Amino acid sequence: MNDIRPIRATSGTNHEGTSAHNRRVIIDALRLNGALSRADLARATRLTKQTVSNIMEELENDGLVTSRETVRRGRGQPSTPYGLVPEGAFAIGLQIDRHITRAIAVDLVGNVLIRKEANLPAGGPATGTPVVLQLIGNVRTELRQRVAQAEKRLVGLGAAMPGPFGIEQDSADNPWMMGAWQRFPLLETLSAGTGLNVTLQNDAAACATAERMVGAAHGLDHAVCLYVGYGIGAGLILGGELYSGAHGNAGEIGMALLTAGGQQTQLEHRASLASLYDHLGVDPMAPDIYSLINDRAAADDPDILTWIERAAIDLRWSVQLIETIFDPQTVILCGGAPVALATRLIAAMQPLLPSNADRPDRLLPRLQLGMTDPWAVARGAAAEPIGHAFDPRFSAILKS
Amino acid sequence: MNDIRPIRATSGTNHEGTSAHNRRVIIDALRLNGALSRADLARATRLTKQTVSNIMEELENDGLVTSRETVRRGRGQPSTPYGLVPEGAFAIGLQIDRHITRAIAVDLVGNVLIRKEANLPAGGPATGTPVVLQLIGNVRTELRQRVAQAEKRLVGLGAAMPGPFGIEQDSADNPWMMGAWQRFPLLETLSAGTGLNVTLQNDAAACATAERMVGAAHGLDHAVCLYVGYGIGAGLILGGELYSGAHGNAGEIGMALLTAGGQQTQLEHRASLASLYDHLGVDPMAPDIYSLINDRAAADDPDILTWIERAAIDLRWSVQLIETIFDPQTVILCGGAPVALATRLIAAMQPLLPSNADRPDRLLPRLQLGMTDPWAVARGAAAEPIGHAFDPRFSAILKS
DNA sequence: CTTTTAAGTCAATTGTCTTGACTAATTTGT
DNA sequence: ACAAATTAGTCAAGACAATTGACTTAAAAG
Repeated sequence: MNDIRPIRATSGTNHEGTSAHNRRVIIDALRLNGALSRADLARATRLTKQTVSNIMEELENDGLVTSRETVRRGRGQPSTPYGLVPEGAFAIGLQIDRHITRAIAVDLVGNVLIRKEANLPAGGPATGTPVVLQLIGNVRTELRQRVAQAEKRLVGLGAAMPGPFGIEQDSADNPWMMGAWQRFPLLETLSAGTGLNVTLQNDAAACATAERMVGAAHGLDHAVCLYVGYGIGAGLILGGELYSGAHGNAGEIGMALLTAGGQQTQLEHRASLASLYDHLGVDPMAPDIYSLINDRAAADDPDILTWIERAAIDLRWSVQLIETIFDPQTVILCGGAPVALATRLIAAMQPLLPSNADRPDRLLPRLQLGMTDPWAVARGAAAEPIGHAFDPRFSAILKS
Repeated sequence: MNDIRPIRATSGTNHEGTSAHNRRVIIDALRLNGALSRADLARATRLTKQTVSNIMEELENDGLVTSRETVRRGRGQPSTPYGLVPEGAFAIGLQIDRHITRAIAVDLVGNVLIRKEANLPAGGPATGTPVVLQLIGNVRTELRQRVAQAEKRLVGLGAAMPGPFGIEQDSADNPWMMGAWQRFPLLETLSAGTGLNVTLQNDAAACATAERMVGAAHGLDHAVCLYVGYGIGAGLILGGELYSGAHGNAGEIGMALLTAGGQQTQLEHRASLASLYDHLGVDPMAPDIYSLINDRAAADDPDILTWIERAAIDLRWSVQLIETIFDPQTVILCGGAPVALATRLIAAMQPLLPSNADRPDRLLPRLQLGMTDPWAVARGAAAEPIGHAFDPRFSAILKS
């Protein structure tokens, strides 16, 4: 009689759902192809000219698109292309890493308007949270000063930090991780502290989001970003969407086990920047660590070359693994590694191991260089709320 | 002037699109929860009672659902549950393996009505295709005899065979693979030979489809099926859907490289049934190979135990890898391995390696036993067209 | 200078979901 | 026993967002 088993079902959809989907499809097409005319959009989205016209009028009123110069393309009336308005939406991106936190503000097309960083004191969230909130506040204030309407067009705050999330206590106290932060209810704290929509993802996923929106994975439906930062991870673009797994921990490839020198170890212990710092005996907290490593790499410092040689072996293996398991269109090396280091790593990884990715119909390189700058993670974090607000496949057709 | 760059965009949607989505959502909910009343469905799908009523009336007219006994649940008018009608749709599933081909007929809820198998002659597609088409023809004839209306409710033919597909020639002639079949235009041939809608996937993916529709992954959105058959693969249920990668080769974990005994080799060479046959020196073409292995495993044959011991090491590693990379809710061991062997393998794999899957909030076992019978792949192959048939509007398929 | 082609708009129509009032059937409370 | 409360389900009108086909505008081609 008291039958309260939960019923599981996907959400249905209604008119608003279709409309929202179509608006997102159009914004997505504009982001992907640049400015397009209404007729172009109608053909590309398979909607009618009329429907596209109606939606474009709305979007123009909402300040998300504007018309450009008319273009003559052969016979017929010239077309009027419409492009995205950068000031149509803003988002804040936040990165929390071991020793540092970074916050940026980006606009609808991914331009970075403001970037600020601060050192994170030892002591985890207890001492770190005020620093983080302060930093976000500073970015927000400056954004408000620079763009009058920014505040009301702020779609959210994207946060990124190293994973994994929600695993058992003991392994969370591994010194390679950030146990205290990972156990902390960051999402709720940031949400309460800023009043914004907040999303949280791991750093590799954030990089992948950035690559998809404005980088090497732009317009690709299947791409894996091999993230080499303080730790190692993979950001997964599968079927056109970021894939996060059941608990947000998909892609934690740094914890994959491999046998090296007769011993079983984790990839992270062999090829991350942490392992490089360790190898070089430098202090990861040094403020100019990025340029320091970059300079030494650019000068082909022998200690660095030794590490590269060793790391390349394991990264080559991991690229083969990624290709075998995910069958992506391309693999993108990205993350906080300085560009001089990253290019040398990619060179040292050649030739890649044979894999299923050796196809006669290949269009893209198997491995390419993506964004490698310290701000890539924050950019990706900021891209998340914008993508979420406008990506058709995401909140797509579902009701509410 | 002649600007013919292709424009990339997702398709928009319209009224028929919403309707199709809602019908599909309802059918999905009924499959997942069993019979439900209109009011239940309205709550679960967040559609209005009226909308659900309209759709249910259509589905009933299409012969896809029927009402059951009314149920009294406390106060208020008793509810009338509706359930799927097994005879609402049929599909044929086909498996092509190294030495054998199997075909089955299933209905809308996944019941297997007919199963037939045939040996595949050596010589690849040239000699094999007639055998396969004959087998399909036999199944179809018998289905027509058993169920009068089956033919017009036959939604398609799902085929499954070992991957990978479309890779370069040289590696396709590896004896562990089925080069000639993999290069053959199977899809087109089957389509022309049967006049049915045909889909093709690899065997691990087919198993995963079966597990999701009627097995251990039923109702799960994130699950990985570790397929142990003649070869090894992983079938990926990611975000509620089968993931196939950019070219249908995702999950080919058998080709992952691992170091064992100081040598680098492929997982497939260590833990597949092929490696077992090799270890035992038995002929994989023996007709009673399944029961033979099953009996020897059940009797704890020492040769088999040796192989299990060794294979378990590598499978334990691969489960940890899958958990680390995909973050699934559970991992399911499935495939053509005889059940006595599979249970012993699972036992030998305990304890599993520590991984991110060790969570305080775990509900499901990290590793469970799925379907292990020789027909699992064919069942999954058949499940694919049925799952697919409810994407476009079904009424259109039911014309005449 | 007429014809062809393409972009885009107008006004009417259609398909699908929502709304609010209604009926029906059952349990609960007095 | 009977009224009130509760839940399932229907009816008919309305709202929303797409489609359709005829029309206007503007350019190139013959």
